[in-house]
Amino acid sequence: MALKPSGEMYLETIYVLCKEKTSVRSIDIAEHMNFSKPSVSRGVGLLKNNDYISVDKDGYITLTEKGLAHAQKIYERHTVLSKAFRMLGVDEETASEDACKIEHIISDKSFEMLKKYLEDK
Amino acid sequence: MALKPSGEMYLETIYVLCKEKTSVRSIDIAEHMNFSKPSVSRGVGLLKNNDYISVDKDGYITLTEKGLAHAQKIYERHTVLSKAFRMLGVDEETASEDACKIEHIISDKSFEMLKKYLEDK
DNA sequence: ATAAATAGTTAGGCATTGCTAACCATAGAT
DNA sequence: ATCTATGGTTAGCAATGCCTAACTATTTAT
Repeated sequence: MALKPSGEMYLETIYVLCKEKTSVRSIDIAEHMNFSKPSVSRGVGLLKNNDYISVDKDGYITLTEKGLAHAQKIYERHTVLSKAFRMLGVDEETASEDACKIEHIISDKSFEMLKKYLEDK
Repeated sequence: MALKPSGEMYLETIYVLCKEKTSVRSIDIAEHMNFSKPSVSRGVGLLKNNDYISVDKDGYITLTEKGLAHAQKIYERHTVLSKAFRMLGVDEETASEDACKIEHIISDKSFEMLKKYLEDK
């Protein structure tokens, strides 16, 4: 099953937390996203069932190869979209919020064109 | 109650159909959006209950002042976003599809900055 | 050893938004 | 006059994705 926007957000959060901390558990995700524990529990369960992450017996989460690839893709979309809005003069917070919403729904085609456009700048 | 993405899509469709045809009914919306009649029936009912449209006894739909203002706002977002993607080299269809998704979720701030950027071009 | 804090799960709810099945009402055709 | 086509509604289902309440299990502190 393909990842839905919600699953992509959990995955991206795990990716970001992995870069910031030495270990990542569900509770860290819940605090970072400001979501309830049950919501995160289900989200993490879905990622695990679809082989995007591994969860060890103590609840420590690591990205699988597949999960890392997808997380990097979404993260790149976030950074490129954020940068685009920042270049238009949008404040950091708004740029990031809008990037968060758009990163899951923009087509590959449009994203690649935007990315190319910004590279030539 | 504020309009959700779905409601905005119905409203925008009504606006477009009003420009194309002399009259607009639910069935026209259903055909244009490729949605079922019951889905449109509910969507139209919500717009009516929230004073975005008026529906006469024969089912003919007109935008209220409030509805027109909101429809124009969304329509402008659609055209500006489409144009932005087209300028990046995205094909017409993809540009329009992505505009459709983004027009409901982008912040006013980011949209205004994008619009201003394109005006100076 | 027991109490409390921490982490996670289960169960169930609610909003949004699409669908089908089945029905009602009106209007046009034979 | 009756049949049929057209337009619309009602009822109920499904997916997505958040929530609270309440439970379990483990670990820490007294």
